[in-house]
Amino acid sequence: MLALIDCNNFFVSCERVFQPGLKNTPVVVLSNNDGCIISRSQEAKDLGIKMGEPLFKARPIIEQAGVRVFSSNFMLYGDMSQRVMQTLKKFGAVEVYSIDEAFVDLSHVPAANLEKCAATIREIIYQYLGLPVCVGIAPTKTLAKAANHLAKKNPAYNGTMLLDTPAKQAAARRHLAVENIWGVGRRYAAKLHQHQVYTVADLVDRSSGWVYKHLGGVVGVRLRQELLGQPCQELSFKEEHVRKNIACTRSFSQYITTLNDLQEAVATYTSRAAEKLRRQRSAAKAITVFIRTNKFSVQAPQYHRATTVSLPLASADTGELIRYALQGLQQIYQPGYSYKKAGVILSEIIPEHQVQTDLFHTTDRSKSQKLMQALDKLNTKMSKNEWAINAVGYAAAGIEKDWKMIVTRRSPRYTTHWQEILEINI
DNA sequence: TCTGGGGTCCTAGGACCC
DNA sequence: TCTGGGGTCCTAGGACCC
Repeated sequence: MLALIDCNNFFVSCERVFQPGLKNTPVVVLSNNDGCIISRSQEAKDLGIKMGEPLFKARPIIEQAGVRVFSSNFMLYGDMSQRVMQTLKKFGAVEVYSIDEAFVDLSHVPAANLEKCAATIREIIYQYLGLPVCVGIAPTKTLAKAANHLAKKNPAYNGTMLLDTPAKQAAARRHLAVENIWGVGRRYAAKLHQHQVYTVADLVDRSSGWVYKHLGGVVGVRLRQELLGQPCQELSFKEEHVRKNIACTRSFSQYITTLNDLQEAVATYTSRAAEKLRRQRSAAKAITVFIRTNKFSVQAPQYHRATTVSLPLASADTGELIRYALQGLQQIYQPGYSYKKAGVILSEIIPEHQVQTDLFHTTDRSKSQKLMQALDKLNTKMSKNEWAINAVGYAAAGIEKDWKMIVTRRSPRYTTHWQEILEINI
């Protein structure tokens, strides 16, 4: 058996931990640039505010109902997330699935104790961190996700749900709509409905062959097996899982038209991506750069282009990566457009110690490595701002950064910055 | 006026090899 | 007229997740 633990309304719940006055009142958290709503309290959901809705569209409801609005505070959420994961390790090996979700291996827990275990996990997380979570327990990941979903939707279950017996699993399959299953998105849901498949029970009644044909091949077949209680996805307990792609992409707060400003932005994003790359001790052999105009604008002429530059040798050197990124940018830049977004994606990532040299590249890489180490050390120690202003950086990334993000309503980074630590006035 | 960012996996089809 | 069989690698695109 394994458990899926999912924090309720995670970002909003993090804000509430440090501002208890936000409890029982509608609260939303915004995406970067204060653009969209990406987390909602139950009260906000009840008002009809939708996930991913642009702020300006929800503004009438927000003002009328006095909804509290926060810019995103990812330093805080990331730190709270780590504490949750750390706490979960008390109960078994943990697979961190996302910032607010984790699977926990409960194979060592006797069947008779599972119910109690689920309740304890909930209580401990709330006691230690003040965060509400739901717990779903089942023999497969997909069923554990389903159990968690049911726990969330039915207040009577007290935030926990066990699908430990075939009878309970069959009952759950009859109650669950296919569109609520992990791995079935909008497209597949519509397709399944066309074929009169509405519940999970309907789905597993179809043959594997049918599912293969209509649900993305082997992915669908595995999904079906998992829903029947036969595991197809193993838990994975890697401490720090190494990413295969590392991206840094942002919308600008205002339109950019000049190559120079785009160069600054691309250099800045490349620096960020390179930092992430070094943190997982990897090097990248390719870098993709893209720029685009505002895709929502109906009148403005549209332009969207990307290019991938291959490096002769995998690298984790910011300066080198910036050079290639700017080379790519040069190729795709077209004057005369108003750009709204740009980004870089590092790919073909390999462990840093596996970088192949060849006959023609005999440069001493240790110099670059030492420089990067010094850079990272200084920035970890001295940077004040989350990402735009490093203590030490490359001139190509610019200093003024007119295009940088708007963050107007971010709460303090209570747990990671001494200057922003919680103050209590009595 | 104002619309996020970061990931994963799989498949089909083309190009190429012997 | 009749035109094999088996394989790899790469890319684009589609689906999904949070």
